[in-house]
Order: sequence, then C-alpha cells, then structure tokens
Amino acid sequence: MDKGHLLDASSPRPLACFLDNHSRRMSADDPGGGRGRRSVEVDFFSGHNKTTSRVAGSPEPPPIKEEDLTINMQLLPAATQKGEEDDDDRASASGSQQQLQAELGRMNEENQRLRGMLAQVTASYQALQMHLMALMQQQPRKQEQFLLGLGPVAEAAEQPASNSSTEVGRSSSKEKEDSPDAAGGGPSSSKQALPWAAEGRQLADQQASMRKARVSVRARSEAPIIADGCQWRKYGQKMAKGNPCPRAYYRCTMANACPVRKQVQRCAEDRSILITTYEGTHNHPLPPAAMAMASTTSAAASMLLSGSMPSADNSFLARAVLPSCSSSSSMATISASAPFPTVTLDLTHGPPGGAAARPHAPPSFHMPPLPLYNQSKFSGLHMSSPQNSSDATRPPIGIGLADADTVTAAAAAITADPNFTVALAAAITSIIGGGAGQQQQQHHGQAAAGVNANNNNNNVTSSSNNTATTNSDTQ
DNA sequence: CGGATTTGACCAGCGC
DNA sequence: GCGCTGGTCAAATCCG
Repeated sequence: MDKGHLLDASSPRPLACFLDNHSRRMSADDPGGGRGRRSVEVDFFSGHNKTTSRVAGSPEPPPIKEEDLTINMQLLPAATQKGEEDDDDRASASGSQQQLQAELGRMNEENQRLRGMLAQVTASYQALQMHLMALMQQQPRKQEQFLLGLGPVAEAAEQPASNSSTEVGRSSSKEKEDSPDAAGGGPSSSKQALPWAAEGRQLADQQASMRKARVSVRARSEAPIIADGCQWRKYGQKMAKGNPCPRAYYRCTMANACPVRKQVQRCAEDRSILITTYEGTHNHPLPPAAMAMASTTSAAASMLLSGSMPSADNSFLARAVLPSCSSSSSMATISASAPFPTVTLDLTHGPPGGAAARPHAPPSFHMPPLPLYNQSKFSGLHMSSPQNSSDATRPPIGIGLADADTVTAAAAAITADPNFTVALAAAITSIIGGGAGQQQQQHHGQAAAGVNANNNNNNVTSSSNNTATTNSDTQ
C-alpha cells in the first residue's frame, strides 16, 4: 500500500468534487487494491472539514446570536418621517401607523417568544454539558471498580496491568480489552467494589456496545478505499456470504495499539457503491483529515449507546425526532438490531453527485434504501437496543408524522433523558456540522468520551482528556 | 531490506 | 456436535 497516498490529506477534495469526477480519476484496473499498486481513494473526509460539509466558497453560516432575534426598530421612524412629508397622506399615514404599531406589537411578542426559546435552549445546553462532565468524571471510577473483580472473571483477569494491547488477541474477549473505552480506568488499588457491582456491569455492557458500535458509510465510488485521513493496513480479506465482492479488513496503523478497524466491501446490488464500516475509536491524536470521520463514528457510537433506553421510548423518539429531517435525500440509518449496532451514512442518494452535490445539506435519518449485508434484521426507521430485539420486527415507523403534539412530546421525552440528548446532540452536531470546525469538534469531544476528537484543526496535540486515554491504553 | 499485501488456516460464535 | 460464517493471524510474497 502506498502509505503516502493513503495519508494524502494535503490535497483535500470535497466530496462533491470527487463524486462528480471520480470516474475520470479512477484507475479501475485494480479494484481490489492489489499489493503494491497505486491505490485510488475517495477523499470523503479530507482535512479541511469546511470544504466537505458545504458548498465550496460559501461562507460558514454565522451562529445565531441573541441580537439576531431582536427586531430592528429603526425602520419605524423612517417610515413615519416619510409620512409626515406628505400632508395629503397624513390621514392614511395615521392609519398605517396604527397598523405598524400593531405589527410592532406582534413582532415584539414574537421577539419575546424567540428570546424565551433561546434562553431555554441555552439553559438546556448548559445543563447537558454539566451532566456530561459529571458522567465523564464518574466513568473512570466506575470502570476501575468494575475491573476489580465484579465483572466477568475472565475479562477482569485478562486486564493486564501493563495494558500491553500491542498484539490484538485472537479471541473476542481479548479484543474487548483493547478498546480505548475499556482502558479508560486503568488498574487501581481501590478496594471498594461490591456495592457497585450492578452499576459496573451495566457500565461494562454500555461500553461493550460502544466498542461494537459501527458506522457504515455508503458512497458511490470506483475506488477500492476511501481516504478518511487515517493510515490503514490491510490484514485480511474474505468472501462474505451473499456478496460476490470480497470484504477487505483494515486496521488503523497510526498508533501501535489503535483498536480502530474498518471493513471495505462493495455493495452486491450496486457495485459502484462502496461500503466502508468503521469500528472502534482512535486512541491517538488524529490529523485534521481524519477528524470528520472520527467525529462521525464516535458520535454515532454515542448515539447507539443511547439506544439502551426502553423500546417504547426508542420508537417514540425515533418517530418524533427523525421525521423532522426526513425530507433530505442524504441519509443516516440506525440499526441496533444487527449483530452490531450500526449507523449507516448513505451518501449515494440524491441527484447525480448524490449527497455530494449538496454537501452542506444535513444528512437525515430515513428508511434504508437498500438492505445492507450484516444488517439482515434491519427493519426500517427505528432505534432499538440489542436487548430489545422485538423492535426489530416492528414495522417501519412512518416518516413525516411529526405533528406539533408529537414534537412537543418528543421534546419532553428528550429532556427527560439526558443521555439521549447528549448523544443525539453529538451525532447531529457531527453529521451536520462536519465542517463547522472547532465548535463541532468541541461538542464531539465532550459528548463522545474516549475519542480523540477534540483536537482542533490547527492543533493535533492531545488534550488532557485524550492524553489520559491514550496513555492508559498504550502504555 | 523494510513494509505492505495476499491468502490459506485457525478460531469463535451461532444456528440447527 | 456439526457445519457455516465472520473475523483474525501469520507465513509467503511482492514492491519501492
């Protein structure tokens, strides 16, 4: 593999550009990415996120400020003054002035309402931030308590003090310990444990889900692999059942013990579609080129993690939240009932050029356009936890049903579950604001613990949080 | 010669 | 228990 080519983040290419031109750039003589050949990659997540998430050249939409919601009243005197200049129109001006005042009243009312909404959103955001911080502080402690002998014996016993995860084990149990999430706590001398057994187990389950959460990206491409900014090494290839195209396995080689892997396979039904499935979170600083994908994958993992709520809430929330963006043709589907909970980002839809033609358009959640391999149980628009497999057989929930009551009730339900809110915010922020730069990355870094996503584009060094994670995992 | 890829073999999980 | 399948390993091979 041409390493330099894989890491070619120096020539960021917006997705739109690629999908418009990829057929011209492709060398289709070696679609399998043969040994030593020059690999051609799709640069979906090029280094400069801003180019990938909106039309090139269009300015970044400014954040909504409180002042923006204030009605500019300077227009009123001007209109009045003009009325005074014309004595004949004075009577009509008086009438129009009343109309203007009535309008003013309405606008003031709306202004107050918008201010209230803004205040509410701001308060909610701050509350969520506080909650997240509290969770992140609790997590290492609970983790170490779990590792002290309350979890499965084998898993606890396999936790090496040295954390020498350089060699990825063959067994899945060994693989689990390689996760940066699992390494967050590290060995401890604490001896208080038993009261935390149930909680520790729940946490372990949560983290197991997080480890196994996958993000699948579907995109039209003749290239054998997409350039996501990371460095990958191919370690295997298999023929998957039901698909004549082989599935290639890659692992991240940007750090020795990075647990992130990806599978690349062509869609059997449309071989121009490349399906790249990511698993795990990076335990090392990422180059800017890789931030978008890392953000997406970990945010999706967070989102899936939030799916551990009761099934009724899942379907309800999905129905309430998802339809609001169902009109878009760019897609993200959620499947927690598959062998591994999976989020699929579908970049293959829309007009020629697909989502790339409107890279700034927010991806939405929708019905899966095509059945995905390894997601045979997927049944449509829903979020379901693995333990609630009954949801998988539920008929697809209708899209576009979000009436006002539904939205209101959904807002209440979301508010009642901070975990979901945080994860959802992270996912949406990541997906929509893929190019929103630092704010997005800061969001993500806070929402998806253990992921090196809070490096901004200008600074690839680890933050304190990520450094802790990296150290505990690799040392 | 070092590093990446290929490919057959091995292992674990799952369903029957 | 057996077979199937997915995932991984590691020796062999290839390439720059």
